[in-house]
Amino acid sequence: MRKPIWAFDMNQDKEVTIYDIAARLNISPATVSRGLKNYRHISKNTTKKIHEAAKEMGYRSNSFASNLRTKRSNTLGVIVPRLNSYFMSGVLAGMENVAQDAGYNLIISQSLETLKKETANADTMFNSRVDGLLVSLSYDTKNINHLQQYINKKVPLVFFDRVFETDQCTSIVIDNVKAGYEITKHLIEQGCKRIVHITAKTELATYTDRLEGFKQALLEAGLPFTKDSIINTNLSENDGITAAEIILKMNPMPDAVFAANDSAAVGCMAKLIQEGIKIPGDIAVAGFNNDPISRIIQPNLTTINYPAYDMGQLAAKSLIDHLDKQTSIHTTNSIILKSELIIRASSQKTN
Amino acid sequence: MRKPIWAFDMNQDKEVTIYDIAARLNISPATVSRGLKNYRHISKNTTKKIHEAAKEMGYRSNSFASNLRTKRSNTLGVIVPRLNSYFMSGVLAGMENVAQDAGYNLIISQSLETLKKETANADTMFNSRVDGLLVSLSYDTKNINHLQQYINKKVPLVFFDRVFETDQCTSIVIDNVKAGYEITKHLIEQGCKRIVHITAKTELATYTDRLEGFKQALLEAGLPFTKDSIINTNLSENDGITAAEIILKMNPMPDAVFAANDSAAVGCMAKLIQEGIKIPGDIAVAGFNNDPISRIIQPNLTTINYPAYDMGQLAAKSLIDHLDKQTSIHTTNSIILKSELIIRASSQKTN
DNA sequence: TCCAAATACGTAACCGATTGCATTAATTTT
DNA sequence: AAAATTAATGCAATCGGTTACGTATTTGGA
Repeated sequence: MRKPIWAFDMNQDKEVTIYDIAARLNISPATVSRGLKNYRHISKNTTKKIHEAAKEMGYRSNSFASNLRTKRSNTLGVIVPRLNSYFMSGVLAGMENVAQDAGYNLIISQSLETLKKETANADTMFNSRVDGLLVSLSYDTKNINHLQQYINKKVPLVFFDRVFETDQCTSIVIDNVKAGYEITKHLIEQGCKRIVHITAKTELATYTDRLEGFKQALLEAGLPFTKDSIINTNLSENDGITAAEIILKMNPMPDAVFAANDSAAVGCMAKLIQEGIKIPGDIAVAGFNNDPISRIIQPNLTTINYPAYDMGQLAAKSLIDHLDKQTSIHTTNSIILKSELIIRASSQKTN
Repeated sequence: MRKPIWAFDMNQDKEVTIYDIAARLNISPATVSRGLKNYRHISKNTTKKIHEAAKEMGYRSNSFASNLRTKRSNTLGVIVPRLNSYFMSGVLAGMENVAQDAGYNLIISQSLETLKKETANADTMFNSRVDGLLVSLSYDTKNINHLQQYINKKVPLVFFDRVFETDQCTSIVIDNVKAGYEITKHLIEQGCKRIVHITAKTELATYTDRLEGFKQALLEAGLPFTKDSIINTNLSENDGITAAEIILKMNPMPDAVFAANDSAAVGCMAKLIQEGIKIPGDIAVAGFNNDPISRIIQPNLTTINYPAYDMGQLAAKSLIDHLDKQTSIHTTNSIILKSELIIRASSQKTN
């Protein structure tokens, strides 16, 4: 009993290498290597034959060998606080899109808002030699010591959304001050005078900027800003409930709430409604991010639209540009995307 | 002007290799390699010196070289339909946890519910030589031809949540038939007689099983199952709204809705409430997954608790076990996790 | 005391693609 | 027609760890 014909092709244990292709075509491995990458110094004819043979023989490039030689992994690391948000999913889709096209892989991990895990992830990725890193920082993060190794070895680093101010890296953000200002101003225009801001327990500019915009709008309108004007939380849906409980105990009760994300806004709204508060009648509510839930919840939630997909694309593109043209241009230090106020029922007191 | 002392250490362009360490300690690279991995045949003393030198010199292992030699990437691929769900975030956290500990990296990508992207991602990962693949299938996927290459080359493949029935791979699931049966039975026990099931336009067992459980419960209670008993959607929040619109036009209107996930349930509920329907008075609603929103929305949503983190851990552990003991045991073909009915206000007609 | 086994380490051949530097052949220029 | 380009390909070193096999030294047992 002899082997079936296809036994040669189906041999699962032997990987086909450029040497095998070279042997079959009676040319050198160097030519095969070049042919596979369509070097122009290899004749059209040879190149074609190489590709055909490669396909027939089931060749796949050994990235390990290639990486070793070129010292590049064609892999980008991505560290985000959490994956479970519509926003982040959009950002990652945008990144994947760009990365795919440029031939890069993505290693993604979540810090779960802790510096410890962020550090661990950064270390792992550094050791697996990612070509670049895309980071959105955790609440915990107050400096970038754990990322210093990247800067030292000149592995490009791009921050997005939750950024750290340093001229060593590029940042992709929206104008959080402006967004915070506009949404607060909108609430004030609705006649609200006692506005509370639910923000994050963190020093990240993303949130301090929104707070800053909030303050500016209050100041401009001659409204007071006191310690009761802000509620520090972790911005989860549950934190929104907790915030609502605090609000319910305030005397006088606020007439508007601006939460730094939609999750907290939604949690807060639900609790307030449950307790018989009318929205926007008694209290107007606004969120941030334009999650799908903001269009579902009743009343629909006023919020800020955040260009997630674009931000992902831009961040990835910016990083890859840095990698491709080795020029270590620190030209683009900060890219600011447009955000947009979306006014819905939850904040409209007038009609 | 001479170089500062630290110039040697700070040289960013030269990576330290085991050869450098070997030279410094006057031993062979082989010993260094072994020492770094704490081989027992290397003396305690030498091992210690090696580790010290490695640390001092800022050595980091070159995974490319290691991968090339060992033919392993220490990387697992993960393909999921979407990242933006609480469930998936939990699954991935569980996977990361296990993978970290076992020294594996995770390459994560989303198929966005299309076979096309799922295929592209699977191909990319195959070419970057992941050691194993964890997959939750897209709605589109009807077979696993695009994953056949993994099976051929004996790269282990583990399905979770959205699985494909084949004895070539392990699957991690919950008992969807049972869960669907129990939640439907619960609705029936509340006195509901015209129950509609919002499900996914797909042939995936995950959803056909829930439907099957739904049918069983109806059958058992002597309730009719007709084409109007199911609404096929993509289970997004918006699809929930669309489903609600269909429900509102039904005559007689259903007295209960069982949606195959919480997003759709929430969308549906919101629309129904908006149209003046009382929940659970007029229509009882149940979802699936126990997303945080289910505890926020008013009334709170009855749902099925899904052990996301556990599922992720188990899936990763199962895969890594396969990899570690090369034994290609097909012992565990299917692991079934416990799910749990969580009864909340949205379905409680009686008190 | 002598041999066997254990211990500790070195040698060198891989793994597979890349690329600077030839070399040879074909074309063009002068 | 000789010289100078240009095109097409080969040679061989290189990237840095891993590991089968070999050697030297020490320990243990009879």
